[in-house]
Amino acid sequence: MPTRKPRSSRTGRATMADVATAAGVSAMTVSRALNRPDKVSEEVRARVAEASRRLGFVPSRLAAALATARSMTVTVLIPSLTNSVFIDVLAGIQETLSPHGYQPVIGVTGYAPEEEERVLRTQLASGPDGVILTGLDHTPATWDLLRGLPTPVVHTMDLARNFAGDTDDALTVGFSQFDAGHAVGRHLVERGRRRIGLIAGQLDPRTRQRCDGWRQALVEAGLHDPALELMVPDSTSVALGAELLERMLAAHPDLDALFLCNDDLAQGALFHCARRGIAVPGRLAVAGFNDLGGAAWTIPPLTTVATPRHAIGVEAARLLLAAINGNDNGPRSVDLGFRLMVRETT
Amino acid sequence: MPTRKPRSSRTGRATMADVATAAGVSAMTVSRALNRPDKVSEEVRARVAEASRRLGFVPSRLAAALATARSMTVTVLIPSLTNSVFIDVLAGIQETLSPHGYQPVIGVTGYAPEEEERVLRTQLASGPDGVILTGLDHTPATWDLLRGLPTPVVHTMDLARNFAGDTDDALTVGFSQFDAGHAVGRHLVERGRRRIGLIAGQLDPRTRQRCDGWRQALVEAGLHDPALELMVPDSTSVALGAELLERMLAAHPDLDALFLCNDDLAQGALFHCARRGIAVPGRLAVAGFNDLGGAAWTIPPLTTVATPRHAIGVEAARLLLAAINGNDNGPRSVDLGFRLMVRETT
DNA sequence: CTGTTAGCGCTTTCAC
DNA sequence: GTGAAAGCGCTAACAG
Repeated sequence: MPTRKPRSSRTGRATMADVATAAGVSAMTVSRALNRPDKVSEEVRARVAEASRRLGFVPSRLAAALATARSMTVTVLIPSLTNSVFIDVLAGIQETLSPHGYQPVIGVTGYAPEEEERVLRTQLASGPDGVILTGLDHTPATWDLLRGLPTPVVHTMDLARNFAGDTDDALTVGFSQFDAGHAVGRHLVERGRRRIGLIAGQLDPRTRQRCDGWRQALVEAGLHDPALELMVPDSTSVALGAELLERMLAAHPDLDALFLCNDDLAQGALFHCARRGIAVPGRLAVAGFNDLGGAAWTIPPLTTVATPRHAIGVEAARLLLAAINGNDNGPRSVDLGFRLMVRETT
Repeated sequence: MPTRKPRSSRTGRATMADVATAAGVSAMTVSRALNRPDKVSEEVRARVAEASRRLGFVPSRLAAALATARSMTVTVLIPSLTNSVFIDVLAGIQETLSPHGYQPVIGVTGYAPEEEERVLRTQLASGPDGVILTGLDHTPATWDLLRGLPTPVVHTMDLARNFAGDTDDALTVGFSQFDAGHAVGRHLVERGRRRIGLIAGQLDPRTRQRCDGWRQALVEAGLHDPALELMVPDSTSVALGAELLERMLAAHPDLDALFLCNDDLAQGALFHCARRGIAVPGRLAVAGFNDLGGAAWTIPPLTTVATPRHAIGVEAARLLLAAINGNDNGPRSVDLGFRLMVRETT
């Protein structure tokens, strides 16, 4: 009598036991044949492979995770999905983790430390083998959670040495937002500008650090005027950049240079200038931040700061993988730097 | 003698059993107190909550998933992380799933059906409660896998009725790429253009359908010239748009209108025109596709097609949730349409 | 309302 | 090289 496929599982899927029966071996041998082929005889391996294919066997990673206490997932917390900055980081993470069999699992925090804490808490329930967070500004409870983890944690986009609080000797991968802002400020000063303004939105800690750096550079040059700072909490966009520039110009017609904390704002500013016939850089110099896709293609091409977003993702994942594998002797903090891209708007 | 926290778990974390002991109840009661509070006495609930908090208990979703056969995850397969089109869809999915406790788990397919099949296979191992895919162009083996699933599947960005192959009465959410392309073609014709060209990159099935629609419109008007089609496999970018337009203009100086299958290409084309002093729309009309962030802010503002990417994500997730909850009586195919955004480049 | 029993599907450990 | 037993941490199903 022909053997029927015995689908024992509740889910209707074949289990290892099913494959075992079909192959005439024990479940344990199936497990070995699939995971450590070298630990099993050539012949058995073939039989198991055949049975496995015939039954359309898909091993349950859930069960494996429970048994081994390794989920093969990595929790990745980012502030927003619609900000391409974090998507670039995520892409780097995913490309690096994936070949090693690890699955990034995304959590979106909406730029709010409390939400980050909540999301982290729920994600920890699925027992990730590692955690990658954005920034170092977490709630005390979040730090507690992280401290209690048996798995490694990497913080991105910032560096421990630039952080005011206690970072517990955390693993960090990023660059100095402060230095980057400072570089822009100095560049504008060196171009001979005297009335240098600042427009910023989405005031997360990293944006603030950039602004701090810029301010410091102006103070050093004796050129800082607080009235020329326009900082709003709204999320950045092309439209917002145009609008804020209009506002600033109305109040300070003598403005001759401007740092906008993100390229989309800068693009909006350039658009406003084009419409109003304001010469760039003749009358107004404009600098952005991040070197997003279109920055080299604005008219005129935008001076901005290129940030190593993708590389940060790659490096964060590498550090995490190393830590997961017990390599604790690597660097604890990786500074990937930034590059001031001087183009034609300054 | 003071009771020590008995951390029985291998992972060093407290288990339900630990909490149970600490609260003086059974593990089952802890489970109920946490998941169905109404099924438990006020007093016990409080005791469990207290013990749970004191031990820093984080329930293992893995174990729960294994026991209930519900992982509370949804596999989401997209071609690319760096194409904002899919990120917008993803954001819609994530926002909709998240409040219901479902975790989207992303897989990246690189626009390759074979890779999609591979990624899907590995993801199925973690027993998702649903699957959301991009497009309807899957390998036969992928269709087999999907058919065999006990969980619902939703296909996005396309509509079953527009698909050439057999779709198994699949759930689909999207819009007609063909009609959208057709609308652009007709619009250009109606603007009185005679030498209407096409530039396309990233030739996935959806791009091809858009091109087909455009071509159809020109054929209908008796204006189609195959020589004016420039289709390349490269992924789209601003730089590519500029380059391809230059090439096309060299070969066909009489070109008077152009459809570019993605806004970044169109932006590059506009840039090239600005640099070469080609009047838009005077000498050359330009239309893009997708209405990405900057499209309204190019100079002049770009005519393009607004696609409901976010809404597609939201609706796909809704349909999936309904199906997971056994509501099979809703629509099987949702057409979210598109809007031709006529601005100043045509 | 609460507890007991059994088991999800896999892997660890130890025999053989 | 292979198998049997036990258990990962939770919950379904039943009993009380």
